[in-house]
Parts: sequence; C-alpha cells; structure tokens
Amino acid sequence: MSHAFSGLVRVAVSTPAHSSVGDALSYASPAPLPPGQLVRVPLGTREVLGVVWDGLDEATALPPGMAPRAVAGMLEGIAPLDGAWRALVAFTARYYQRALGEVALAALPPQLRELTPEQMARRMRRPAAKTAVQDSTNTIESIALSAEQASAAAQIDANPGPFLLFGSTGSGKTEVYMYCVARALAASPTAQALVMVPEINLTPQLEARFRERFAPLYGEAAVVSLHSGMTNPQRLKSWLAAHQGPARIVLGTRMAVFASLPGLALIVVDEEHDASYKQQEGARYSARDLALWRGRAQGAKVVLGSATPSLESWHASSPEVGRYQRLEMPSRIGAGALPRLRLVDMGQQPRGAVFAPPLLAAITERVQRGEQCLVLLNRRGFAPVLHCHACGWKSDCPHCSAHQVFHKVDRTLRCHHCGFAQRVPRACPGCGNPDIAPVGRGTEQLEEQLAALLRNVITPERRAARVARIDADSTKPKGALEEQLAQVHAGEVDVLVGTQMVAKGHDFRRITLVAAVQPDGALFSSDFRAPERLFALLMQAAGRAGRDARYVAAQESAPEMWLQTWHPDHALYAALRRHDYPAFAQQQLDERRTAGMPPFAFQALVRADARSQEVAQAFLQSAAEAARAAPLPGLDQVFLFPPVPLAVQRVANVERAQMLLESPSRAALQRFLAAWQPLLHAERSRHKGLVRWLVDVDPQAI
DNA sequence: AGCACGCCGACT
DNA sequence: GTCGGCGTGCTC
Repeated sequence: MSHAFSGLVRVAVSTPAHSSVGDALSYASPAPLPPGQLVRVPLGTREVLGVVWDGLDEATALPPGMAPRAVAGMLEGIAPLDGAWRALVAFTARYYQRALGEVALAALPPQLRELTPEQMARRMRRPAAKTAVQDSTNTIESIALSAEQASAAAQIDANPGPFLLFGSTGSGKTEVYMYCVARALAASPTAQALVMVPEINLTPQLEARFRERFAPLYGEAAVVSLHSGMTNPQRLKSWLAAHQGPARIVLGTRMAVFASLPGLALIVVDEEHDASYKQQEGARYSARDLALWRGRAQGAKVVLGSATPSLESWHASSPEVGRYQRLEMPSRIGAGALPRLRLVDMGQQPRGAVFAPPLLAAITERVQRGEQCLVLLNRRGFAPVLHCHACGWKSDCPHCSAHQVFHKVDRTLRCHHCGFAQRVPRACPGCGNPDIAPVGRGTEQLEEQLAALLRNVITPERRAARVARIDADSTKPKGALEEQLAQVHAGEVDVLVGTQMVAKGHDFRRITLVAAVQPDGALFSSDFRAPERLFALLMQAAGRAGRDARYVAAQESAPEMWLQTWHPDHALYAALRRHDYPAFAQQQLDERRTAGMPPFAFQALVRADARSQEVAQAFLQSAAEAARAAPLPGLDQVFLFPPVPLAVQRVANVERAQMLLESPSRAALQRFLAAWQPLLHAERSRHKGLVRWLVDVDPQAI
C-alpha cells in the first residue's frame, strides 16, 4: 500500500472539458489520505465527488492569492482505486487531450456521484456476495476444443501476447475466450478477466454463456456485466463487485475498459474491428487501444478477436511488424460452408426495380421451402428525402444541412442529426403542389415492398409469407429487440429487413439467404475507411447465413449472399467472393502505405463548432498560425491541413468545421498536441461566437 | 458542465 | 417595483 498524503493533496474532480483546468485541484486535508481514495470536496458552491491523486509537490502551486479549501469527507468502505487504474485514467486524459478529472469521474459509476455519504454507508453495509473457491481444473478440461481452437489456446497459454485471434464467423472464438478465462481464473484465486463486446445488445447472450460455464464454479456473483444500458444501481453493484473482488469476470461494452479490476489477468476484445469501441463524445477514447495499453501496464494478457480485423491490428500482427501474435482459425464449426456470393449486375436489370428479378425469385424459393432470408439496407425510414417535382422543394431540416427523412409509419419527417420531427405536409410547402414524392429507399419502404411482392407466397406451413423489420426505430421500446428476435427464432418471420444492427452477432440459425440491396455507397466514399467497414459488414452479414448445418445440408438450400451492385467487377467484391480477408487487407494496406495513411501515419482532428462557419474556420486557422509561430515541439513532423466544413456542415443550427493533423510519428503528434492545448484554450476567448472546440485523437472517421 | 452573477422586458 | 430571460465567467 502506497503511503498516504496529508497537508495538501491533489484531487481529481469533474472539471469540464472547456474550462482550462486540466489537472487535479489542490485541497487541504488534516487527516492523511491514500492516493485513489474517494472523497467529497467543495467546488464552487457545490460539493462533488473526487479521487485523491497524489500529494502536492513544491512545483504545483495554487494560483496566487488562492487559499486551499478543505476536503469535506471520505467515502467510507470503498477501497482506494489502485495505481493501475489511476495510471490508465492519467494516460487516457493525456493521450486523448482531456482533463484528468473529467476522465476519472466519467470512469466511475454515476451513482457514486449522486449518493450522499449516509446513503453510501447504508449501501456498503449490505453483505457482499460470497465467492465460491473451488478447484477449477475440471472446467478447463470440460471445455471441448477443436484442434484449431486448442492450438490457438495453447499459443495464448504459452506466449505473452498481445494476440490477434483471426477466426472466421462460426469458428468458435467464444470457446477460446472461455478457455483462456478459465485458465486465467484458475491460476490465482484473485485473478479477474475482462471481456468486451462492441454492443449492449450482445451482452445478454454473452453473459448467459459465461454464467452457464463459470457460475457453478465461482458463484453467481462472479460474473457481472457493465454497460450503459443498465440502471445506475445495477452499474454500481457490478462496479463494486469488480472493484472489491467478488466479480471474477466482467463482461461489457467499451466503458468496461475503465472498470476497477485489481486482479486483472486477461482482457478479451471481441470483434475488435468494430467502430463502436471508439467513444464519440467526451474523451474520444478507443477501448480497444486502451485495452492493449492497460494489458501491458497491468501485466494482463490481451486477446483481440475478429473475422475481419481492423487494418491497424492486421498490420501490427503481420510478420514484418510482429507487435501482436496472429492466431488463425479458418474453419467453421457445426455450421455449413460460408455462403456463396451472388452478384447481381444492376446494369443488366430492369431500371428502377428495388429487387432485381433473380434476387426476388431466390427469396421466394427460400420462403416457399420454409427457410428465412435477411435483407440489409443501411438506411432507416421510408425514404431519405421528399421532393416536389413542380418547384424543386426538398424536405430539408430547418436546423441542419441535411434532409429530413420520411417515416411513413407515423407520417413524420425526421432529421436524423438533430432529432427535429414534424408531420408530413399534405402538399408542397413551397408551391402547394399536392404531389410530393419520396426519393430513395429506406428499410420501411423495403419492408412494405417486399410484403407486397411476397403477398401470394405460401410457406410449407401453408400460411402467407411474413416480412418483419428490425432497425433503430422498430427496437426503440425497451425489450422490443428481444421480442422481435424471438419471433425470428420461433420461425414466425420469413424475411427480415434490417439495418446493420441485425448483421452484428445475432445468431439466426434458419437464415440461408442474406441480401444487401444497395452496398455500393461505400466503394467510392470520401472516407478512406469506408471499404474496410463495408467488407467487415458484408463478411459479418454473410456469417449470419447457414449457421445451422441441418438447414443447409440439402444441396438446394446451400447458403447464399446476394449483392445488388453496379460494380460487379470491383476488387472488394472479388475478395469477398473468395471470403479472402487477407487479400483484401493486403490490397488496402498497400494503398494506405502509398498514400501515407493510417496505420502508416497517425492522425488527429480538431473540430470547432460556432454560430457561423467563418468563425469556426477562423478559430482553427489562427490556432494553426499560433502553433507555427511558436513553433511548437513536434511541428516539424506534423502536417496541418487547412480547415474544412464537416460533411454535414450544420447540425442543430451550429456550424461545424474541422482541421486534420497528420504525422508519421505518434510521439511527435502527441508532443505537438500537448503543447498546442494551452494555445487552443487561449485562442478560444479571441473568437466571439465560438461554441466549442475538441480534439479527436486517432479519429475513426474523417 | 453547473451555477453563479449581471443587466434589461412583462407581470402581481 | 420584482421575477426571470439567458449572455459571460469561474470552479483549488
């Protein structure tokens, strides 16, 4: 236990990102306080939660003429947060250019902030769940692994890692994770494992599997979840169980990377390529990258898993770089072969048809045989825009530089950027023309059209074909997603229309055909990561088909993935046809290397929001000039691009601009950003009408 | 971010 | 006369 500080202590408190207070604040404490201790301290007129960071050294003086206020009290009964946790928080704040206190307090369960000391004391008097300690050798053996899985597991046992487990969908990565967790927990009675998944939706099924396997050995309390879909009391309970020890396995989304885990021995990041691991507000951290950092700092093994790894991880695990150890599991277990790819050349099809006739025929056949189909379209609503052909009016959002989307189910126009919604006008607001038409298609329209097209199709149970839709709109009510998934599993739905949310992780055993009706958009996108995301999405979607060999044993039911495209010869689809991720990755990496883009360069984005685009850009421009005038350290290796408006330039009446920074050296970029931050703060007051600015390190989209 | 202070319109 | 609008500015 490290020594306690008394006299003056520095305390991390939730200082907002835009105050220039980026560090811990100093308080007087008559009683000695250990670092990591949770305390309540006065801040302005309020009393807030804080974390004792360290003692006050001579160099960190208070602002002149300011007397330190006294620490108001300690949170009794909660052990101080350990050095590993504090190091992770400090690194995150530094690397992602945020205030220390902001990161520290955001990493704690919200209820710690809300509870009064009395409530907290009452809460802590509840008896902690007891952890069963048993010999767990038999569990390890009870996990039956295929030769491929066993070989990957043996490598993870024998080497320090980090590991990239490259296993195709259905190769049984979860079994390997469970084996590694079993080994880690058996090695020490205090060992803990952290298992992360990209989406909240995926935690219940993961928790069920881990609970089934590990609760008999370590007790029900040993497996907990941590994600933002939980209520505050639930989160506090899980957090405390992890912090105080009874929780041996923590399952969660990106926020779980900040869980206090004193015994952390293993971190698993499933679907490591998924963009959801990047936080998109506040401190814009990558939970995948932090997992690697934390694993190294805390001496825990790190296993990244994916069927379509991020190009960063693929490159890092290549023989030439060798920072991660790559483990391959190419075979699908208990599932049929990966589906055959069928490309429909839309140039050869009748114009204007949503579904090319061959695809419609294929869907019809499957439904008639009692099989299920999944149709993907990454756009919610009925149509992305309404248009008046008489006067040219479009359903533009009054607050954003974007169209309002037509939602037919409730006859509304809705802006997907600011949420502004209104009734669909009966006639064109521009010229009174009653004939305003939807342009383009969304999932609602697809659902409606498919239902009409399959109206006379009869399933083997002699009922009419049923079409259902799963997207962010249909699953908004609590429990709606579970209910809809259950209907699919029960075979009550024949064709499922959905956005990418259905392509992720859910196991649809009876689906034998997956179709993407409009995948081309990403092929020529200005975002250099768009092809990578499309490939991952399509591979993942393809993995939804033919998971149950019983349904695909019959030759005519061989699983298929259909793509409707105007570019059937595109290299991305050629690689997809062969299920050849390595070839796709190699081609993308070659391009990135030539163009000097990540992972061969490191990027940061500075964004400015203002009342006018001019002010936003002027702020960025003068911040860049100030950096050059200094000149700041690292500048010789950092290239600053000119400020540009964001793709969606105005959202909720705020104009948005950004500036890209690029460097071949991560260290140089970091040095530069650290030195630049005070100048950005100083620049802020010089620009009237500036709403805010923020830095996004390693941005995921540009 | 909160939460103050601060200086100008419509209410009891 | 004051209740309160949300524009700036600070928090050890």
